[in-house]
Parts: sequence; C-alpha cells; structure tokens
Amino acid sequence: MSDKAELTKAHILENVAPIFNKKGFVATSLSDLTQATGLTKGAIYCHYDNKEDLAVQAYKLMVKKVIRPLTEVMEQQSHASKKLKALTNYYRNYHKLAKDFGGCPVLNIGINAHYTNSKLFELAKDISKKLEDGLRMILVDAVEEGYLKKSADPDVLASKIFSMVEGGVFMATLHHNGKYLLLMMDEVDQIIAVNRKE
Amino acid sequence: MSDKAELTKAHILENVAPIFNKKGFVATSLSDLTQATGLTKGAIYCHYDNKEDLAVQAYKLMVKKVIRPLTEVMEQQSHASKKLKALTNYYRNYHKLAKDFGGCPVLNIGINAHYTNSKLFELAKDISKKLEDGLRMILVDAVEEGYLKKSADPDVLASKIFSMVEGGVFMATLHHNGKYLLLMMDEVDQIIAVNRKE
DNA sequence: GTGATTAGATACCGATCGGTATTTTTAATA
DNA sequence: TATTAAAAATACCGATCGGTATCTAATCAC
Repeated sequence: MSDKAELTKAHILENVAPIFNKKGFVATSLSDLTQATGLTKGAIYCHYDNKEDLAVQAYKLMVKKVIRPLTEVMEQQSHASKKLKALTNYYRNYHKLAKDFGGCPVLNIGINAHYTNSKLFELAKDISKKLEDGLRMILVDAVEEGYLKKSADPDVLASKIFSMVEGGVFMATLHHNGKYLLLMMDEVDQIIAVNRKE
Repeated sequence: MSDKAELTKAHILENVAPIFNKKGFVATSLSDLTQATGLTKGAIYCHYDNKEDLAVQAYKLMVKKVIRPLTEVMEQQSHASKKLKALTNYYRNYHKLAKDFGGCPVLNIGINAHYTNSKLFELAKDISKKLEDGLRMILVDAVEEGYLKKSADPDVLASKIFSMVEGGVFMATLHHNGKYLLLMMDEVDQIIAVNRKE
C-alpha cells in the first residue's frame, strides 16, 4: 500500500468515525460516508471490506480518542491515589470532550448496537470490561499502597465507579448539562474518601 | 372508529413498541412492523399517520409500562421515606423488567434519537425531566416530614439518584448482569442514609 | 521514462426503504 | 337484507439502501 493510500485510509476513518458514533451503525448510510470524506463509494470500499468493517475500526478509533488523554495522565502518576484523582477530574470535563465526537462511544454502541449488530455490541462489552478492569487494578494498587483500607473491595468499587461515570455521562449528554457528571464525580470522590485508610 | 378498530390500533402499538425500543426509530423498518403485527402497511397507516407518529406513541407506551408499577407502589405509600425505599427496591429488579421490553426506553431513545430524530429526542428529555422532578418532589416531602435533614438538597439528590439509576441500568443491560443495579441502589440507600435526620 | 500496479471514479445491480392510491373486504346502520 | 362507511389488503411509487464490476487516472518500482 502506497503512502498516499495509507493517508486516505486514515482520512476516511477520521471523518467517518464521529458519524458512526452519532448516528449508530444502521442509521449511518454510505452516502453519509461519501459526503463526510469527499470520496466515492469505490474509494472507500478500496480500503475497507464493508460498512461493518469500517464501523468497527471507527468505533475503536473513537474509544482511543476519548480514553487516551486519561490514560496518558494516569501513566504519568506513580501512585494509585493520584491516578484516582486524575480519573474523577478527567470525567468532570468528559462531557465537553465527548460532545466533540458525538458522545461517549461505549454508551452509544452499547445502546445502539444491542439489538442491531452483534459484532459492535460485543465490542462495546469488551471495551467496557477492559476499562472497568483497568480501574479495578488501580484500586488493587491503592489498597496495596495503603491509600485505601484493606476492607475496600476493588471489584465492587470499580463496578460502582464505572456505573456512575456512565450514568453521569448519559444525563449530561441528554440534557446538555455538565452538572450531572460533576455530581457523580463528587460522589465517586466521596466513596473513595470513605474507603480511605485511617 | 369502531370497537374493533380501537382494538387493532392498540394491538399495533402493543406489538410495535418493543421493536422500536430495541432497534431504535431509524433501524426499525415498516416490514418489521407488519411482521410483528401480522398486518399490512395499509392497515397500519389506517390508524397512524406515519412511522414517526407511531414511534412517538410506542415510546410513550413503553415508558408507561416500565414506570407504572413503580408509581403505583409509591402512591400506596403515605410517607416519603417509604416511597424512597420503594424506589430503590423497584430499580433493584428493573433490569429484568426492562429486558422484557428491550431495555429502558429513556436510555434507549436518549441515545438512539440524539442525532437521528429530534422529536423523539425531545420526548426522551421531557420524560427524564419529569421523572427527575417527581423524585425531587418526594425528596422535598422527605425533608418536610423530618425524614431527611434540612441541609439535604432535593435538587442535587434527585439528579444524583437519577444518574445512578441510569448508570446502573446501562451497565446491567450491557453485561446482562444485575449486580450493577444492585450496587447502585445500595449506594443510593447509603446517600439517603447520610442525609437522614439525627 | 515506461510498464505494472493500484487508488479511486463511474455506472450499475437487486433489494428494500417509507409512503400512497386503489381495491377488496369487513362491519355498522337503517 | 340492502346500503353505506371504514377497515384492511393489494399493488405500486420514486428514492435510497449496501455492494460490485468496470473503467480511468495516479503512483509505483525499475
């Protein structure tokens, strides 16, 4: 594949991803995609097998875009306590970030694809599981570091925090109002505080 | 309109509603609807103006079906404290109930319709606002009854609780696992306990 | 620079989309 | 039971759907 071809392949994905995220797989038509990319069907199908193949890669890109800033900040922190603080602070502004891409991709595919596309739905489950698991591992570290008390259950906490994040994201997106995410993140901070050692 | 006509009109709505709820407005085709009702397009369009008109009424029915059991239980309770207990207990099993209808209609339309159908999206916002407002009024009563302390903020609490409900519903639906709703409702009970008087 | 390769445009495919005009069938009424 | 109203089926509409075969133009290796 030529350099230019790689470039246009990336160009397609970049311009197509937010549309899939906004409208969902079924509601996104090939004419939406040609319009967004400025290319023809022939060009798009030259780089991607079919609509589903393109959608899968598009959603993976969206998740990357929406999550990478958080993981980057977290990796800079050496202590789990700092990572947890970074997490809640990140999601306090997540509403604005996700809006630029058409909402939270996990939430969007999780709902949109449930009864319409099993491959995408499994992708959503998989991503969600991985994110929750990543959070769980940080919480394990937090216990080991003595930041959280030994009785703190990383499994339970991770599930709770992730549920609250998604709930806040949904309400903030639905009403175009960031307060729901702020309230949820305050509550997460509170839960962490309750589980602090001493 | 004859009695039989009213009956078939209701029959259409009843059989069509869960499909709209599952697939969303755009992904639901007229052939889906004829198949589900056992009727032809001609019959359906005899009772409903168009697909959107049918979808709006279908979603309203879904919300009714999913919410009525809760409001009925709540109305039986004379004290706000009991109503709040009824609410958390109701949502503990909401996962199974909503599954029969294809998920939580508020969550589904809120996501599905955001960039694809403004009328349905406004409907989702409207229903969500009304539910949150209903909860707020119960919390106001709870303060007036002396069940919650005066410093408890019904606005904040209602937004928090509703966000946590939707977050729990999403995660429970995504992973076919009721634990997320159980954890969220435990947390809601905890928040209420923290805001108790004495 | 030239031939081979492939990126990308064009034109077309059958199927299905939402919707409607018309016809048939059913039910209400007198 | 005959007449009338409307419920429901049939047949059809243009538009668009996702996808492909073919052709043209740009880029590649040599």
